[in-house]
Amino acid sequence: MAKSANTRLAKRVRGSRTGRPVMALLDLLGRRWTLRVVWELRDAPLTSRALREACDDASPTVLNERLSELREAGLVENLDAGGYRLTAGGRELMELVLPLQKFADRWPPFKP
Amino acid sequence: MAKSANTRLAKRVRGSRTGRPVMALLDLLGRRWTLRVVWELRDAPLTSRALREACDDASPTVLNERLSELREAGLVENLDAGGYRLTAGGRELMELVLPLQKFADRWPPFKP
DNA sequence: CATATTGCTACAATTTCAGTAGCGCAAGAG
DNA sequence: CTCTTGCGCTACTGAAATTGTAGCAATATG
Repeated sequence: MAKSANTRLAKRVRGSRTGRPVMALLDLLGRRWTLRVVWELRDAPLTSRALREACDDASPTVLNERLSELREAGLVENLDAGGYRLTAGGRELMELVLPLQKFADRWPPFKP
Repeated sequence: MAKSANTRLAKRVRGSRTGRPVMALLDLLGRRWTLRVVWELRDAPLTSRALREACDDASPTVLNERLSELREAGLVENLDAGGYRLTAGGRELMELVLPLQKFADRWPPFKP
């Protein structure tokens, strides 16, 4: 299953055809709403609609595409009871994303 | 200077109009090639063309736009001698991005 | 002057995204 | 059963972003 996910993912990787894993990740995270989705799922699972609200009412079209990609990458999973949550790997990635908040809060150009 | 950069940046922030700094950052990093540019500048400054090559010959149109945004955000600067490099803040951000490599290398769906 | 390199721009073709509407399904209420 | 509600998800059109290619002006170098 990881293998098929891998195969599919490789086909989707844009901008980087080197096959280096980090490039695939940078490319995935460089698509609109991807980082935001991981961010919004940091605390608890969310239903697709709650997630949409959390993401400033992003269009369901893209959101669903991002969720598919993230599921394919094994970072997000669909709960049987409904809703999405981060997998173990997704949470691992989230731990790397969380520190961005401190950085943003301290970096003057990002302050409101 | 930080103030004008802030003003301009706020206007450019898409998808998030909450004014929360981290959202502005997630949005900036969620544009194509942004993360990649930071990644490619991690070790040494690069000329615009060297950067373009490093980024799988991405179109100069987008690269230039991303570089403008990154300069505006004070994360990248233009060297007098030519070329681009990370600012102090850019390097700080880079430190948060570097661990993604380890994650990608260990996460099966990203392995080639 | 000839040549090469740099940062950067123009422009058409293509891809992606936004915004809105609504489907089919399942669960609960009456 | 019928009605309602909320779920995941899709369709569709117009707008925006990205790609790919070509080339400019400025600067340096021979």
